[in-house]
Amino acid sequence: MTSVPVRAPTRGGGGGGGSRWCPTPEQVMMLEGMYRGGLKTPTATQIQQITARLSIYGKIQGKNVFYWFQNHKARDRQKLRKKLMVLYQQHRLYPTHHHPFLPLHQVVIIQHFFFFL
Amino acid sequence: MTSVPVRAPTRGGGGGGGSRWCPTPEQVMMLEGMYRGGLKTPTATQIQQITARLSIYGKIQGKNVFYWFQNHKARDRQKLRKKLMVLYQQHRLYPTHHHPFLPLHQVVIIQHFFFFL
DNA sequence: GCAAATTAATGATTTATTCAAG
DNA sequence: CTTGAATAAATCATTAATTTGC
Repeated sequence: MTSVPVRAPTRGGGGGGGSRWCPTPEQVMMLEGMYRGGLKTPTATQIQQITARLSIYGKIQGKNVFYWFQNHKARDRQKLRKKLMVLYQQHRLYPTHHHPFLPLHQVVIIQHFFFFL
Repeated sequence: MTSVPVRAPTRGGGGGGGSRWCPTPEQVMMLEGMYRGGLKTPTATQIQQITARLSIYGKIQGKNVFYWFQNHKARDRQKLRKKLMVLYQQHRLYPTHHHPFLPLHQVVIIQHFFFFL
């Protein structure tokens, strides 16, 4: 685990500190609103527009918007995955290796059955 | 309003004993216990054993046990499906036709994306 | 309270899918 | 590609729960 920080933060702006972007509350609210509105992976054009609009509230760059959506979507999916795991365990469903999270008709049926009567 | 809800037993009616199985509370409790214990699709042998054990509490046939597990599992899945639908809508995920209820990495990505920076 | 009417729950059937063998 | 076994999904039909008017 000897990770070397490949990305030196000095690129963005000189001044002694690779100080990372710190979104203002307005910016966060706007971004979350767009995300809840269904925008998960904005295109380059959308990112430019968003950056322009949000720059009213404070310093912001396109890459900040890009990373924000990347991270937000990833963390959102993490949460969803956890909820799904809980649901599957509650229902005692058994996902396959091939479909790690996929239940219903694709679930592994453990026991087979003989009709008799 | 004008409906005459008399549904003719076109099928199955048969001879006088056209009454369906009505499980006793003990039988229901036992069956639910086994289901919660993980038994979803009992084998023919298991059905026979279960039928024998539950016949102490009242009249019961193998087919009743078989149908009970079939129905219980199906309706359990229905509930799960509804919960999944809610989750997907909350997260604005879009299931495919092939994987009607399956999210995460198999979900359809609607918008494509260009890396830019 | 009480039954008729309506709705919800669930037992029983039928139909469609999936999967494997040939 | 066809076929048969297994079973999931959809549907039908009956019973129980609930509502409603008296």
